[in-house]
This record gives sequence, structure tokens and C-alpha cells, in this order.
Amino acid sequence: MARPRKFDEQQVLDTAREQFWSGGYAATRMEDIAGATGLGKGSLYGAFGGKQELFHRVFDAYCGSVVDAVSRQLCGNDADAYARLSAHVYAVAAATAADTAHRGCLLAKGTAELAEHDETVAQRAHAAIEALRALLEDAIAACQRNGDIAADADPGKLAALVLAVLRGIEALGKAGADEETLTDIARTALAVLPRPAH
Amino acid sequence: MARPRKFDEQQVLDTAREQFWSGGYAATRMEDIAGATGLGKGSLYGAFGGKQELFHRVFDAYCGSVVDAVSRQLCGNDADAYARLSAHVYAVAAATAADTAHRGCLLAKGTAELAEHDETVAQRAHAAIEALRALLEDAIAACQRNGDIAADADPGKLAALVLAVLRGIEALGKAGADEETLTDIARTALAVLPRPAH
DNA sequence: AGCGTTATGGACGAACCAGTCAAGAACTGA
DNA sequence: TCAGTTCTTGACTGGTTCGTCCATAACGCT
Repeated sequence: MARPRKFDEQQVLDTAREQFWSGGYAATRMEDIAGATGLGKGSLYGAFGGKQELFHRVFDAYCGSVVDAVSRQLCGNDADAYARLSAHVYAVAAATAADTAHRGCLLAKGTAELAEHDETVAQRAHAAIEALRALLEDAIAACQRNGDIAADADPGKLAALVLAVLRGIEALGKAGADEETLTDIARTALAVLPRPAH
Repeated sequence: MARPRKFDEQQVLDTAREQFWSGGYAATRMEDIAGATGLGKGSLYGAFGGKQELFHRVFDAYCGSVVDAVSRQLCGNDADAYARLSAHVYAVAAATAADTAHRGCLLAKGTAELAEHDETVAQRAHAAIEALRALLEDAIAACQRNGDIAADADPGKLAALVLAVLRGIEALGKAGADEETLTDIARTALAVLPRPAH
């Protein structure tokens, strides 16, 4: 009945994410995104509404994918829970160190730039952070059931601490900390988690 | 010999810092700063060169003042080192929670927005972070000498961990974590630091 | 007081950018 | 094939913003 779209909406969102991620929100022009996707500006506005709405779409998708990825890394049976938690913490350090362009995490970058003045971004970021905390809490509780972490510790508080360490690794990476430092932080953080008295 | 300036350079820098801090670099207009300081744009450009140079001045001063403030909080005799360290960690959590506008720290905000594309900002941020790490290391070493932290732990690595936690508290605060969560993180972080076997 | 030097402030120029619009293209169902 | 609908393209608009320029003001030295 009508002319079909020539572009894949998901691909456009992915490309827009790269642009916003590299440049930040304010410094990215709609024309940059149009150029990178090959679309005309009219199509972009027709499909997504405007710059802010496009960013919200990108940011939502990014937050969702981060939570999904962490969920896949952390969820599983209790026996391997500590190994998965440990692997995740090291993985964040390694990924941050590997990010030589220091783009950091779009969640952190977008929050830093926009949360203060954009309620939607603030809410989405808060939800994502809380989801990550909950995943960590589940993982830590699993570790406790398996005897890898002291049972008398509060898993919620340990989860918040680990989350702070992970976000801190992120922040330090953006400020130029080297791989060894970041890996050491990961190792030390895991080492100081309370072990059960044996 | 020549007409003297009517404004105080330091006051202008302070005002400019507030503007950049609230809005970020890209979203702050030179005219905003001119309006907030009462200066004309000509004076602003004449005194500071341009937007980027002005931000660099502001960012440098901010980094310096942060390091100074932390230094004052942490330095002192060994006997009170642990109390000072503890107070500092709680103070960061409290300050972050008190920042209801979620402006966060200009060091983190500026780094997130600009470090990737502005070498000067990246270097200054790196230097500031390293200075903070060194201050924490000294404080932790003092705690060890006083028997408040296990002597066999590596003070440099503990300092990096504590720094990551502090930057993480900052990041979580910007994402909307509540005061209780932030205070709990501070408490838990201090609790998991290794104590000497008594 | 006159002069040279530097500060002031606001008008101006040029570039930039978000968003609109209109003319035409692509497709489907009848 | 034709009509109706949606998509595409890129030129255009209106507002914004960095940075400049210039006439004027303020000051110290001679």
C-alpha cells in the first residue's frame, strides 16, 4: 500500500549509538547521523521524531543491552556463581582497559551529560543501575549459598559495593588509568570480599 | 599606564566554573558566562582567549582544588589516619547524596564529556586521579603503621580500590542512588579493608 | 593636561544546526 | 494500470553561537 522503508531501524539505532557514544549528545549533529547511516535528514526525523527522542531510543536500548549482557554473565547455577562473579569483575576491568579511545560507557557518559536536565535519561539510568545492583545481589547470594562468600554478610550491601567498584573502574579508565591498575582494582576488590570462616 | 581591569579574574573563573559545571561544556554558552559575570564578551575573550581555554583554566583550577581539599582531609599524624580516611570516605558519600541537583563532580563530568577528544583535559584528569591515588596510598600506609590496616596488604592496591569506590559512589550518585545506598557503600568499603590479625 | 596603553561592551559577521517542507519515488491493492 | 499511501532527498528557514571589531573609557607617566 505504501512505500516501504529502505533502512533497518535497528541498524540506524546502532549507528546513531556509535555517533552519540563518540561525540556525546550535544556535540553530535543530526547530520552526522544522517551521513553515517546514509539516510536523509527527513527520513531520520520521520522515523524517530527528533534528536532528543532518537537519543532516548538509543540510550534505552543501550541500557537494556548492558543489563542483558551482565545478566547473561552472572546468571547460572550456584556452584559456579563465584567464578562467574569473578570473571565479570575482571571482564569489566579488561574491557575498560581495552577501550583505548576512552569512550567509556554510554550509560555513564549519557548520565554525566544529561541526567541533570533530562528526567527521562535520569530515570532510565537509575533503573539500569538498580537492575545491575539486583543482578549482583543475586550473584552474591548464590556465592553465599555455595560457601564462597561469608553467609553473615549482607548481599545487598556487598552488591552495592561491587557495583560502585565497577562504576569506579569505568570512571578511572576514562581518566586514563592503565590496564594494570584496573586489573589490580578488580583483583583487590574480589580479594577483600568476606570469605566464610573455614 | 593602562586602563585597569574592573573584574577579579578569580571570581570570573569561579562563576564560569558554576556555569560549566551545571551545563557541561558544549551546552554552556560564552554569553551565559558573560551574563553571569556581568562582563561583556569582548572582555571575556580578551582575558581568557576563548571558550576552550577558559574551560581549561576552570578545569585546572577545579582539579587542583579537589586534590588540595582531599590532601587537607587526609594528611596528618599516623594516630588519626584511619579516622581521617574513614571520615573522608563518608564525606564523599554524604556530599554526593547532598548534591540533589546531581551535578556530580566537574572532574568526572568534564572527563566524561571531553577527555576523549581533548588531550589537555585528559592529561589534567589523569594527573588529578593519580594525585588522589597517591594521597590515599599515603593515608593507608599511615593506617598500617598505626596498626589499623593489615600491614601485609599492598597500600597502593588498596588505595586504587578505595579510589575506585569513591569514583563509583560519585557515578552512582549521578545516576540517582539514594543517600542510604551511598552511605552503605562507604561503610561496607571501610569494613572490608583488611584489619591486622590481633 | 596630553599621550600611550589596555579594558569595556555591544553590535556585527559568519558559520552552524535542528527541524520543516515539497516534489518526487516506491510500493500495494483494486 | 491507476490511485492512494508512505518514504526519500536535499534545499531551505529561523534561530543560535563563537569569535571579532571598534568606538570609547580609564588609568599612569611625562
